[in-house]
Amino acid sequence: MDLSKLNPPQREAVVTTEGPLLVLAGAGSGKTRVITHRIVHLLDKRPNGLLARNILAVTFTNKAASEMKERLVHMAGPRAQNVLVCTFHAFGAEMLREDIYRLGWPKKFSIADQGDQAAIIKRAMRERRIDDREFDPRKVLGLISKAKNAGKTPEPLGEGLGDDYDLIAHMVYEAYQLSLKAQGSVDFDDLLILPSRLLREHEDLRRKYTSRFRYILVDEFQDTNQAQLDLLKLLASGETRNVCAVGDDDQCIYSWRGAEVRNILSYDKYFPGGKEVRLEQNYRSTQVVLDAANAVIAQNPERKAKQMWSERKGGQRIQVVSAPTEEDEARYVAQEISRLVAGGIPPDEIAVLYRVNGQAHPVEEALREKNLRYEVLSGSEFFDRREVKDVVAYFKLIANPRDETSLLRIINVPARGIGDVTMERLVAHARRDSVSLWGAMERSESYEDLPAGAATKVREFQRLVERYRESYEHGHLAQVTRQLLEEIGYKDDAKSLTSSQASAERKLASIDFVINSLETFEKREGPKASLLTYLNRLSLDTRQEEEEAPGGNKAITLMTIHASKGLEFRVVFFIGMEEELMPHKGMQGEAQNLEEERRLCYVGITRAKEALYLTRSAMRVKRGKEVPRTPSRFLDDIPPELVEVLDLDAPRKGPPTAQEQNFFANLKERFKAPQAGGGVAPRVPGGGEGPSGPVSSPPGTARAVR
DNA sequence: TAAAACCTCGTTTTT
DNA sequence: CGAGGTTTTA
Repeated sequence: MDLSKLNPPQREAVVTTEGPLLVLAGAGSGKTRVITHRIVHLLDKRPNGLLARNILAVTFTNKAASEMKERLVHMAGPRAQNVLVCTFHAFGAEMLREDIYRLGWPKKFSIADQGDQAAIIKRAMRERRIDDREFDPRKVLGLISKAKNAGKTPEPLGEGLGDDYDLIAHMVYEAYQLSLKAQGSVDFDDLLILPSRLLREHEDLRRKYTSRFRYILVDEFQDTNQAQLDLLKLLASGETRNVCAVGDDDQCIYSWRGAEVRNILSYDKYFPGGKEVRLEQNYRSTQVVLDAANAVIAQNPERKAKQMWSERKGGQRIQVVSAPTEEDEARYVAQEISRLVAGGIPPDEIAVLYRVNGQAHPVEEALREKNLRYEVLSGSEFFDRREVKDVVAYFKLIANPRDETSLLRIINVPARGIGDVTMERLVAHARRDSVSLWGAMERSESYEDLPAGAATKVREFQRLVERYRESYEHGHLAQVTRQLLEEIGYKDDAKSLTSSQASAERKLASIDFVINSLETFEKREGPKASLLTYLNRLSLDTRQEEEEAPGGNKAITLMTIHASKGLEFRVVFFIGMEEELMPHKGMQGEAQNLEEERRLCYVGITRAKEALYLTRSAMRVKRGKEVPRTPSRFLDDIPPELVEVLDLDAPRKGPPTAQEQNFFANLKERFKAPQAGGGVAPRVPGGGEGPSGPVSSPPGTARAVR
């Protein structure tokens, strides 16, 4: 492998193989390159007879993991196949799959998603006579999750009870935990906590894992939480402490999910005696983009100061655009994109970024109007659809009969005459006899308070589930599922429950999508495919299967800033640069985390390679009412000489002088501005009515990209 | 028990 | 405005 193509700090990060190493990798500094080179370097050098299987690389998302694996195999050939590349959660799940029985869970455990978790909390609250309308179960869940991640067991949570929510969380914590276990389920936090427990409590396991993983790499270290750090420390507690953490404290954007910037800021405390390398050369963006990003992030007090620089001097100035309304903003973006695409920018080099998913809608509409292909990368929206959840609940119940949450969800879907009353009674029996709900159902006939008809229906349902459990063992997953849905008449039921034709079709499409994804999974996994492995994959990796673009059509990407982490685009539209949106005003009551919002802004800006648009609107319709909007405070941090302002409202009202003055002022500024090398030509206000006919770019910037 | 009318409330961000 | 859930009614 050729190390000469790396810059000196990069090379140092690659060849410093022994002992703890912290790589502070600023945005666009070739972080992924360093990680892959480091792994290949290890494989080449084979210190102490090291094998690929002795290396563990942990990434933040599954997507990042599979991409990294691909790159490794591409660079180092098949010998890289045995390097384990996965997320912390997937790693934990894998550990638990083998040894969770040692902690008292059934071997075939299932993973509870947020919906399941919320349902369990809700149930626990009701049993304690706590009104789940007055107190949001998801908020309670958040507190419990926080406590779990901080390593607190149900007992010590009682200290320093603050408000009602703390009290409720305390009251419900233990019940939640027990209920989860009784159902043979674990939640996402358990995927990190239970493996740590296994390592702590079982000497043989600790030996097994620490001797296997002699070189550990962690990417996106700034977004690790307490539980992940604990697990990492345990994995590195053997003879070797070769932990290489790569990250950027300025890009910590998941503290709402428990990420601790502290992990990276105090790395030396957790892994003493290590080295620290800083990667400060940016290979991605122009200096203009970088200067703007630096100016924004510089306002944050607690950080490891980095001075990012780029060889791409100058660059296209940043377009700061204000529109009268949200629709105008969207139309401007679409108009501008269509112009850029016509000018030769590939659509997949353009991204529209926003703070919250809801902001995508107007843009989608505007893009459709212009017949521009786009793709919305929205997290788990698909798996949140009711039909999908229902079908998945059938899977979960069939794979794990103890899964009470799934059972209660679908016992009467489609309606089969088993109502709430029946189920409540059965739950009561189950609790009293300390058996699972499924077990209580098996005894339905013996309960006095159940009408014979109800008992019959319950038993019938159980036979159905058991029959299919058998079928899934032997048959094709997708095929059996089709049969199951046919038998229970799910599709007809979904259709009849809906009013409009369109939404009925959407529902049927989601169901087909599940079956298709099942089919794809089966094809890929071969004989290893089972309902349980499918479910595990599903809950860990919410990625939708890549849709093959017909005709290799490239699409514009729409996504949240969170989803854009690690990606880069030649042109970025960062929309909604307004107070309360960027920075986002947190949930009422909770104070917003301004530093994190600033980092978010920084991450968004640094996605841009050549051109950056920061757009906002002066008015937004909220709950049917028009609300005036204030420009984001982050805009004020960007030095004016980097910026070109465009007000889409200006041409409409008043004499054109102000706007024209602005125009000429801009023109003058532009001649002074550092000259771009192959930038993207922005459009300049034409004085027409909003986005309309094309206007030729003024001199100085009219240099379209190839 | 199931369908119809009727409120309510408003989504950060995702493994 | 519209989805989601809850209460009311047949």
